[in-house]
Amino acid sequence: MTDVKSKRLLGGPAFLTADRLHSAAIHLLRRLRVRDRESGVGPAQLSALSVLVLGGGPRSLGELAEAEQVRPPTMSRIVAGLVRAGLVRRGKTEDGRRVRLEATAKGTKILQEGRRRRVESLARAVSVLSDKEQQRLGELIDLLQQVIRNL
Amino acid sequence: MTDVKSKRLLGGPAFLTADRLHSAAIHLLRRLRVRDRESGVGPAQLSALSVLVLGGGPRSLGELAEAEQVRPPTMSRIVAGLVRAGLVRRGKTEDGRRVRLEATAKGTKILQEGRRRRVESLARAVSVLSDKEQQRLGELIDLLQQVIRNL
DNA sequence: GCAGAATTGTTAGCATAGCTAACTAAATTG
DNA sequence: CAATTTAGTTAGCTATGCTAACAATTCTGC
Repeated sequence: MTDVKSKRLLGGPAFLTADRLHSAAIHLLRRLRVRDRESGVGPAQLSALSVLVLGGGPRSLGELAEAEQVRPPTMSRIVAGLVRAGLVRRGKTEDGRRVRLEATAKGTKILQEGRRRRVESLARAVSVLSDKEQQRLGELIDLLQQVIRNL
Repeated sequence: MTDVKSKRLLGGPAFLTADRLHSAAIHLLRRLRVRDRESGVGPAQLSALSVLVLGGGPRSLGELAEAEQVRPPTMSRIVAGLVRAGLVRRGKTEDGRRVRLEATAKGTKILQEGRRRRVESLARAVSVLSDKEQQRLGELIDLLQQVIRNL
């Protein structure tokens, strides 16, 4: 039994850490989902909008779909909802097939308000921690981002 | 301007940390969702099933709904799907209004396999980190759990 | 003990979000 | 310039969320 790779993974420390992390992420988002609903914009729309507002400028639909890890038809409908709500504007590009998607002023405002609300609850929970713990938490997130890149 | 509490929260370090954490959690779960699909069981069903399997025994529908932060009609349909798939069994209780929901052997097996698959990818990503980093990650997840309790 | 209130769950109907398959339109290539 | 490739949309399925309205059961007050 020298199957170290798979065997160690299953019951090993990395597996246990992964399991706890997975569970924590689920519970975290489940709580924050409640605040999400106040914006009147669905979570997928809000997330796509955030790419346009915070991700540095306009994107094509395909780029948005990839950023959101979603298939083009799914993103097509998400964008349709955002356009219908007046949060995103479609524009033309040199390439007639591609669409240029850009947040409107209203979209930017709604996103920032929604983002503030969502993160507010979490920030309150974070600010209960001591300064030192908050700093350590910040470091955790660096590690977390590294893990996500490896995913 | 001595409104330290709310003003500091908005642009302050806790807010930034919360924002990064929120974003990281979203992206983490978005990646893992891909593995989830292999089980053929939807995410809400899988999550509800996990409460029955890992949460220590049978529950009523209302208890399940509360545990999953979902309204009773939603849980009613999730459970209907689980029963249809043979993963959960309904039983009677002394109180004729309540239902006793219990995972079947098949449900337990499916959940554990699904859980293994989901966490496997994450564990692989975690195991790329050095031993020291992994240890720190584990410690910092404790912090994360603390934050979630404060939510 | 029985009428009315409260509790538990389901059904119906609506919206969002995910997918694949099949289509249209535009650009690229041979 | 015909064939292929690329970008997006449309159609149709499933799953998940909600509220409103309903049914069944239990509890309460008299």
